Amino acid sequence: MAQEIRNQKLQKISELREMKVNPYPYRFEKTHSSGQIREKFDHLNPSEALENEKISTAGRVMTIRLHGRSCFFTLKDFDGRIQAYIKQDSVGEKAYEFFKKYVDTGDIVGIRGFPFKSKTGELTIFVEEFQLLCKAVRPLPEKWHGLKDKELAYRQRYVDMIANDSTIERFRTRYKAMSFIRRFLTERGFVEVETPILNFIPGGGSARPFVTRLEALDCDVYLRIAPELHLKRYIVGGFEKVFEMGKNFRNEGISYKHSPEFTSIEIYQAYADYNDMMELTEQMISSLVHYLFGTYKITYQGTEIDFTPPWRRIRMHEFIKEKLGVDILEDSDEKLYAFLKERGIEPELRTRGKMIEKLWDLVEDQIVQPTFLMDHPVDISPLAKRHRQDPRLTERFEPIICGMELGNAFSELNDPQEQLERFVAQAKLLEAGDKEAHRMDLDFVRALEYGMPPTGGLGIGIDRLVMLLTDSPSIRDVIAFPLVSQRFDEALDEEERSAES
RNA sequence: GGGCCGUUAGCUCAGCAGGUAGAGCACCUGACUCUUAAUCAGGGGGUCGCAGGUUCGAAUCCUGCACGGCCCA
Repeated sequence: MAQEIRNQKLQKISELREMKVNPYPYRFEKTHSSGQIREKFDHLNPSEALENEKISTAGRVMTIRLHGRSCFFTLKDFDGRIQAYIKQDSVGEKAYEFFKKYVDTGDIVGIRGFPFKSKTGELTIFVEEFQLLCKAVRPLPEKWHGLKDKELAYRQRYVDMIANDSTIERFRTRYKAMSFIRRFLTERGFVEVETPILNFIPGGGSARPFVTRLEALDCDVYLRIAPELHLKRYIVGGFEKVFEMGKNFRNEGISYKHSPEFTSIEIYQAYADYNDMMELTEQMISSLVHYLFGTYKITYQGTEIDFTPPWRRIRMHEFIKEKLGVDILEDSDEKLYAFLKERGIEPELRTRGKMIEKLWDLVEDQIVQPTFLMDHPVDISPLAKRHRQDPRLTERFEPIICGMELGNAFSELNDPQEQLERFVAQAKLLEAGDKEAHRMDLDFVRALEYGMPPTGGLGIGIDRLVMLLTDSPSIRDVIAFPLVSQRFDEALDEEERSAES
């Protein structure tokens, strides 16, 4: 069995227990993180020491460089890495021998001592005391190359985080972005609310839902595909500025920009229209970029993206006409179909909406810099208010960056009669076999009948936004524990069985 | 769904004129009190993704399956 290293470490653990040393103690007083140490003491000159500045820190041992009676090692914590120096003279022979024998890379230790800079200028903690805080049983991945195997990184993200500093940094950026957005909205009077994830009618988007079983009521329920219709019910009820950040579920394909389980934020503002929401989007996203990077320009997969507001605005039908020469407003269904057919594209259904979506797919890639794609046709926008100047269009926009739809927004349709008609039109599509058609939701129509003020609504895909912010090529890179096919792992299974016995 | 590529030690990778496995890191033993991929000497560790087939002989060739990656729909 390829368990040699693990057995050696288990052996050390039983030796520790025999010595009455707990390999898994209860707490440690950590006064400084590695980042705080760097911030506070980075000004030291090479070889300078602050012997009276007693501090303590803790983290995972990443590397050990042993030189007989002294040793350098590196600790990693949430903030990064910090070097430590231990020698026999300072901790005594017994403690030093213990360190040499029982502390391995991968273990978690706490140290107390003072800061100094080595001859070569690296900030280091001079160890006067240390405590083993957790003995690791499994070895760390290769210290130089880290963990390269993407499958392992997805399946055992904790190892990826330990081994690859950029991974922990990426998820820190995700956290920073999410908390910035919450702060940004809260400061502007928005209220964070919650809506159900278990839905009887999955609404607010065009997508196949997940079905699950509600035993208590003996019926099927759906996981939400979007929180939209419930958030608008908040507006009907009297909330004026709300948002919700959370998971949505869509039972569809997995790709570099699609995950069945993804995070979005939806924002609704009473008495606002889609122009207001465009301004909000621009401000929120570009100030987020500036907050994170100190500039409006970032690089995504080798392309410079400039978030400086205002963003370019283009109308969907004009853009498609310019790029493809077809007019999704004027041209007949037959003409659109013929155009697609010529290019070997067959829409799942020969509805106008599906054909428009296919045409858009052909040109989506051509938008790289932050752009508002505006005024989508009514056919593909069942929840958006009709355009005030052109009834064939809606007041809708999608922010597009690097060919990715980053979100979706409209002047919300609040006319209950028209909403009902749109639902009826969608119901026909559903009947015709369009699994993504919007479901009829009569309670939502009833809510609108009580009256919803004019409202602007906006949804942003958090994962895709974080992809851009972290220069990640795949949505899986920004989801800490992405969905990966289950695999029967014989080796793991065997280990677990032997562990149980 | 289709195409291409990958799966060898805990990790990163070699090995493919078919002749029963190799390096570095990690681990163990020893030397070394300012190193940073520390260094030096020695050692242990593998059902070569799974299942078939061809062959005297398969990590290597063929087929199927699983899982993953990239590209296309």
